[in-house]
Amino acid sequence: MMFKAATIKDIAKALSISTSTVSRALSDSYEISPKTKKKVLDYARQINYQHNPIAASLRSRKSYTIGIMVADVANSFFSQTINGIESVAYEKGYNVIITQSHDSYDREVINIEHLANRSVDGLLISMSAQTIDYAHISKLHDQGLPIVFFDRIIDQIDTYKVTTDNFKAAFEATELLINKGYQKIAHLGNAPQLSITAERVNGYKAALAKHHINFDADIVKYCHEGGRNITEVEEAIFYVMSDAIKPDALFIASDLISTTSLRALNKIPGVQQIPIIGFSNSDVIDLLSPRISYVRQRAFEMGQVATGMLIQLIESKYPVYEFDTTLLEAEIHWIT
Amino acid sequence: MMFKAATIKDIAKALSISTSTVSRALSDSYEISPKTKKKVLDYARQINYQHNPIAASLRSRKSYTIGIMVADVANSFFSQTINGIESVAYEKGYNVIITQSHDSYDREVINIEHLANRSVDGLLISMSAQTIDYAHISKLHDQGLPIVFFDRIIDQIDTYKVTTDNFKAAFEATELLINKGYQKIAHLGNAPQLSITAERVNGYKAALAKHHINFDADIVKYCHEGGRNITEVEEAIFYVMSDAIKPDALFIASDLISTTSLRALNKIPGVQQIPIIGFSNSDVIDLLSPRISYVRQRAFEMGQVATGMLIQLIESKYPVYEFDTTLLEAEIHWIT
DNA sequence: GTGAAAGCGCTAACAC
DNA sequence: GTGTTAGCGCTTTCAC
Repeated sequence: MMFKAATIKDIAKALSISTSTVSRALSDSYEISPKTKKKVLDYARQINYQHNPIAASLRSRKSYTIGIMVADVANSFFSQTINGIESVAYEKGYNVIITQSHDSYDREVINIEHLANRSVDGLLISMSAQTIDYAHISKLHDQGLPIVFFDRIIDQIDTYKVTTDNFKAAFEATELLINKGYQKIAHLGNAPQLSITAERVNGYKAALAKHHINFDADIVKYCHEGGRNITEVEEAIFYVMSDAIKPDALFIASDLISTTSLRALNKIPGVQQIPIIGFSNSDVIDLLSPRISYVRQRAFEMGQVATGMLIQLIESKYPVYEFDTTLLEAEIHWIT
Repeated sequence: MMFKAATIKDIAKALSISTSTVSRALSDSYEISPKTKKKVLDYARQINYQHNPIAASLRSRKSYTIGIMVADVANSFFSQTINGIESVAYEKGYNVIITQSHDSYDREVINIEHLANRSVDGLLISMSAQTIDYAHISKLHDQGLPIVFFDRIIDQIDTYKVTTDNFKAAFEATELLINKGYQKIAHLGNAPQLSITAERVNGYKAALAKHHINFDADIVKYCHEGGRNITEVEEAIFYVMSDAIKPDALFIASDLISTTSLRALNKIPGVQQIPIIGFSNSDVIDLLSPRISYVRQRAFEMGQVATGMLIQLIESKYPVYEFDTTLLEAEIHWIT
């Protein structure tokens, strides 16, 4: 079944030179004379020599591969981030391996361990909604594996981080609703343990405070499974939209929760047309019914920035101890 | 920067046994006594030994990794397929590496080469819309690399394939429209070089023929960039919806083309509410406006089936020469 | 049931 | 500018 691929040994033998010369010629080393390089390159092409990065990385401890860990590639936000990651990774000669946690802690641990074992040079991580213990990441970080967090970041590990200015985005979204004349604004948050959840709630609270509106804990609901659990979202919506509460606007903290909410709202007779602002990077947001205003994150750019930082870490000759967290502005689209 | 991970050598030295014994104990070989196994396993856990699959695969020529090549993970159909792939891959001890062609031939070639170089044990491929030359795949196939095609398959390479029964699905979708009383049904197809495009057009034609409706080439438009090029889709829609043509129903062959078409239709004053059936695996299809009927493929299952076949190929002791193509039924959802 | 030894394909000191 | 040598960490005959 298995074929026998050509190796540098074959080239060395055929050309009566050493394997190290071949290796150096192939990597375009300055030590090798142009004619030797040409000879090697030509013969390599002729016998269809394929570089074996597995062997190379075993020896050089460098794989030119970046591991990505996201909740779900089906999520528009993440797929856009991934495209941003790929764009700078490929440009700098790195390849990427994508894995999904599906917001499961166990899956996150398995995937991260697998990525580390497959000797990625660095990790780009957006935390799963379920994760509250970070030992699996700390361990690798302590061992010196370069890691950059994006989107769902954590305080507990000191490294570069990139995320949206969620506080500001939530603040502005809420204030926009207030300025439009809405006072009783219900909020549906993501899983409470996520960084983005707290930041968004805080932005929401701050906007209320600025406009002297009392914060009412009763109209803030968290979806512990981040919208994956339809029942959870429906219950939140049905509760909030009940006669006893009746907010005059909705601020929703995630894509999945937004769409599930729309579906729930469509089920309630006579309750349509409540103004909604939701975080969303969906590319069909403009086609949804009921219409919904949205906060759009710069996902592609987030991927680019994170990858730039990671590669900088990977290629740094000296250990880095000073890190910062980049905040990206979100755009708010008001749909009437 | 780099840490020094524990190796089987460390274990062997500490326990005063040979590395081969450690290796065998770790892989639970029948040759090793239970107590030796226990000793090794315990010590390995104690020093946090991490298996190094890179080294293992260099030696054993087996990586337990499957490479996936899809057009775009942001596409619901593909992300669902990927989830299906992962579900059986993980269950059988394989890991997956996902890459995207973005429907670019060049990207497809680069990615497939990279996957092959990283010694994946096999490849799961859905062709890019742009590809018409298959040499990059044939080469690997000829070398004995197990490959299974799914969704967008090709005739030119003889191996296992899984796809939707696109002919039947298109036939039924078209016939449904006919049975509802629509006669002039325009069709928007995907890129012409894709297998799925021809199959769907043929199903469409067959349904027309069965009901004695003349096939009119003028109301069939192909989107060569599969909906990525908005202008292309808009032009097709505007052309088809012009007064000169005015079909009474639309049959659209892909998700992306469907949503872009909806957007284009929304731009045309007074032309709403033309019945549409589109291929779509979007999970917000029910929230779109205008409403749209849809053909849903069994994406998750397609991933599962393809992966099962691939692993069977990978683990086969003898070369396989007999292949078949599995056709999965699609479901049609009529939305009034 | 366990060990010795070879080697997967490559890179990187260190020679010269 | 090129060769020699020694592994990277693991598996796998072949011994015993």
